[in-house]
Amino acid sequence: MTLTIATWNINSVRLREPTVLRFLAEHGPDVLCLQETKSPDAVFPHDGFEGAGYVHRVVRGEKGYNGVAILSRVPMLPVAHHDFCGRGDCRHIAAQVDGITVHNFYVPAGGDVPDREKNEKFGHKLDFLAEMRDWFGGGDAPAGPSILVGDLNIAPQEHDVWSHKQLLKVVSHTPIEVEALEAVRASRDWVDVARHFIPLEEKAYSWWSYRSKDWSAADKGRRLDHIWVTPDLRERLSGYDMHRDVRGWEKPSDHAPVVVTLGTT
DNA sequence: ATGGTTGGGGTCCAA
Repeated sequence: MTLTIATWNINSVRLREPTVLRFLAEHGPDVLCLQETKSPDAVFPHDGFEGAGYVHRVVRGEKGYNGVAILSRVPMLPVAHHDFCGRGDCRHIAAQVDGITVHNFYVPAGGDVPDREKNEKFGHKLDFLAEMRDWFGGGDAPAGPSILVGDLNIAPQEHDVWSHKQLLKVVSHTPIEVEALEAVRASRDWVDVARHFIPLEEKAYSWWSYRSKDWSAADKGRRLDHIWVTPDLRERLSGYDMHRDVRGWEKPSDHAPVVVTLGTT
């Protein structure tokens, strides 16, 4: 069987529910991982997704900030989440689908100043990444075939941003963040699915700021949203799509959904 | 070097 898994920072699931439903209707991934749902669990908009056939759902939200959820139309079992940095933030949730553990992450954005001495949020981001590295590198994370998706808030490669030179000191593309993300990737030898399919010298973005009159023409994007798989799934990788057009829908999120397709073994 | 927009909750914070 094939399995399609999508990830999307939705920037308020309640405001964007119709947008998510449209995406599900048009593209129908088996599994959709959402970040920045900004919705407490008690008021998560379950009914619409239930009606669309996504009858399996795990959600972890809080009021106003953060929030992650996984919707699935195929059987899914919850997996214990981990509270990175011990703050009680809703930035990680996990579930098992078809024998594969799916980790859905919302990594802290890190504020504006890339210096942990001057900006606590940047320190939080680096600490969060270090804990991800240690958690996956140690014995506590679930073993076996795994997929890690989410808004990792870092664009690691030169062509993951519109201008490598101009963004070297901008949070999301600084060398210290890129190094920290690479350490997470190396912790389980994760495969970056986007770059498995797209040559390193080709620009690839999943996010465009709201603060631009014409985001598409300016095209000052960054690839902040990622899909990684453990090496045992590499042979099943059969497709990858970045749905840039969705960024142009009415009342859009500033992130576009990205999707991986796994083929039969 | 600056300002630009959006969302949530409530008159400001995070992205």
